[in-house]
Amino acid sequence: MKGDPFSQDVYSMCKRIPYGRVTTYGLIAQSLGKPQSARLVGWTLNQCPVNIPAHRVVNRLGLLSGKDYFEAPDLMAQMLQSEGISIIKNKIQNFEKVLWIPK
DNA sequence: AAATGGGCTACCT
DNA sequence: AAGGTAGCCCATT
Repeated sequence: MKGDPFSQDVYSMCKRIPYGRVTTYGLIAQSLGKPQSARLVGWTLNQCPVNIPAHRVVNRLGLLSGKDYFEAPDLMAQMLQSEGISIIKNKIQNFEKVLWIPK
């Protein structure tokens, strides 16, 4: 858990992701005014407290790049599926449909 | 202090 | 269309 403003922004942004939708690291970075810091967002979320729905954040291809960081290997996928998102082999289906653009 | 590597991306083969 | 390279910014060695 980090306390700097950027991390806080990342956290609050994640909390704003609607149920059943996802977004990407890059978009979050961008919406925070740091388009080059997608990786930072990744790192930050890696460290994120449990109350943040980090499972709703994927890479720009709709791949569950972060699933290895969850308790169980497929926890991330399961959570997403339980929200109505279909996932096949780490890849979100209808990515464009469930993608949420931060604003 | 410098190099390496990551929950990334955008370009360039 | 798929794979390699180069910037990105921080954390860890």
